[in-house]
Amino acid sequence: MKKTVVRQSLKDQVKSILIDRMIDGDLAPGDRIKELQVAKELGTSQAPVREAIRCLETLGYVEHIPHVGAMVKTFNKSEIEEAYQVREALELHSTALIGELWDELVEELDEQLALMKAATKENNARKFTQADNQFHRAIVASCENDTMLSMWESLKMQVQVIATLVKASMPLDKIYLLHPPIVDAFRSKSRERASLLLKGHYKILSGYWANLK
Amino acid sequence: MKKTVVRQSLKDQVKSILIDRMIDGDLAPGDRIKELQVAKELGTSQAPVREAIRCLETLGYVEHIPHVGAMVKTFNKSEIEEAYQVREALELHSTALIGELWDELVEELDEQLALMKAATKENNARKFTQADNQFHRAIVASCENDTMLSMWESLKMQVQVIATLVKASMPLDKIYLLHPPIVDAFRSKSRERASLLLKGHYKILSGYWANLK
DNA sequence: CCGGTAATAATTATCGATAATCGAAAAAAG
DNA sequence: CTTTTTTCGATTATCGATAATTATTACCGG
Repeated sequence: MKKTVVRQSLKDQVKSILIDRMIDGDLAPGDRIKELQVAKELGTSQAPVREAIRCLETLGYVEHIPHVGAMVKTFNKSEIEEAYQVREALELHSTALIGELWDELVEELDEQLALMKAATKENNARKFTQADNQFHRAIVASCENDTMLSMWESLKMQVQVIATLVKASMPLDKIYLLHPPIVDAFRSKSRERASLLLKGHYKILSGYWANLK
Repeated sequence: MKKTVVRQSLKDQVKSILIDRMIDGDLAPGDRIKELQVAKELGTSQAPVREAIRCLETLGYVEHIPHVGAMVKTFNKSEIEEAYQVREALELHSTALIGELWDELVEELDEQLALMKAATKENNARKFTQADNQFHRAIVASCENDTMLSMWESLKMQVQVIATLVKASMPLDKIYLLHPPIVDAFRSKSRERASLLLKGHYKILSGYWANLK
């Protein structure tokens, strides 16, 4: 029984809080992040806030101009498209690399599929998006390459943007229907079929962001 | 004619210096990065050093333990293999995405191929590795996806490690020979052939790091 | 009223001091 | 002599003050 006390530095706490705010929409794209204001709100000094912002900047979630400050990154259409292309590359290659985890993957995919189905019935885009992300994450995780997975995860802000913008008009039922065949392909351990279906999924998705402003 | 004075913050300078040291080998994997020592050496205070370290940590080049400090990341065999798999994923997908830049790509590939050939004759592994990196970078750059390119580039430390470890025993002539067919495939605008040859290239490379340690 | 300049306010960037924590060394106990 | 506990030194983490920079506001002249 090792230590049970969990210690978290102020900078890490600030970082997490800021990321949560971005994901929740409390910090919107383009919003300024004022160091002293954040420090005051969170009851800390400027330095840990600056350090947290350095992390966010390096992750690409924040744009920083020297002596002007940091703003929540506004991803334009092209950047979002780029992120989805990278995501696709990682998922397809993960499909090519899967070693032993087919059954575990299928189990997870089934689980998320059920959550997506339920979200479709409730017309709950937020829940749908969450399950959809877990679905895709499971594919990348199944190739047991942590570098691949953490890279895939670092794109979460771009993915969040499209989820927010397209939320109102997203045809959940149609997107849902793209997924069961993918699960079946993984169930059959058919890399080629799974790849083909994933490509098709992404092609249809790219139709949605093509309609973005 | 806009401003010609280039201003660079201390934290950015510290970051660049530390990265250069890592690439040059002056900072080796496992080395401690002591904040006050670096600050003293570089004539600054602790804060910009800490900020620079936060960036390096987020990039994955440095491992940080709270209250213990930062060390240059030591990539183990598995992590290097992972990085090369991600690199392969990005290059293959870039090959699938190339739009208009075939001729520019081929021109750049020819150029780097010539540098690689010269480096082989001189048995200069450092020059060879540099040209080899530029070769692969050009492929990723040709799909005009900045997100893809910056992710590919963020793997440079892992690539640097293998270049250093394998340097003495790397059969430059054999690795060189993998490249001209790739260039020809791109010259013919054959995505499938280029992909196949790139896969082959990576398969042979994976033989080298399998022999590590 | 408009444009240019100067002053000011807000915020960022860095400094240097102090507090907190870990690991190493020294001391104590068995 | 070995193990455990305590102390100390080195280093990290944060604080709060000061310096530096940009954007905004105010003022003046044409």
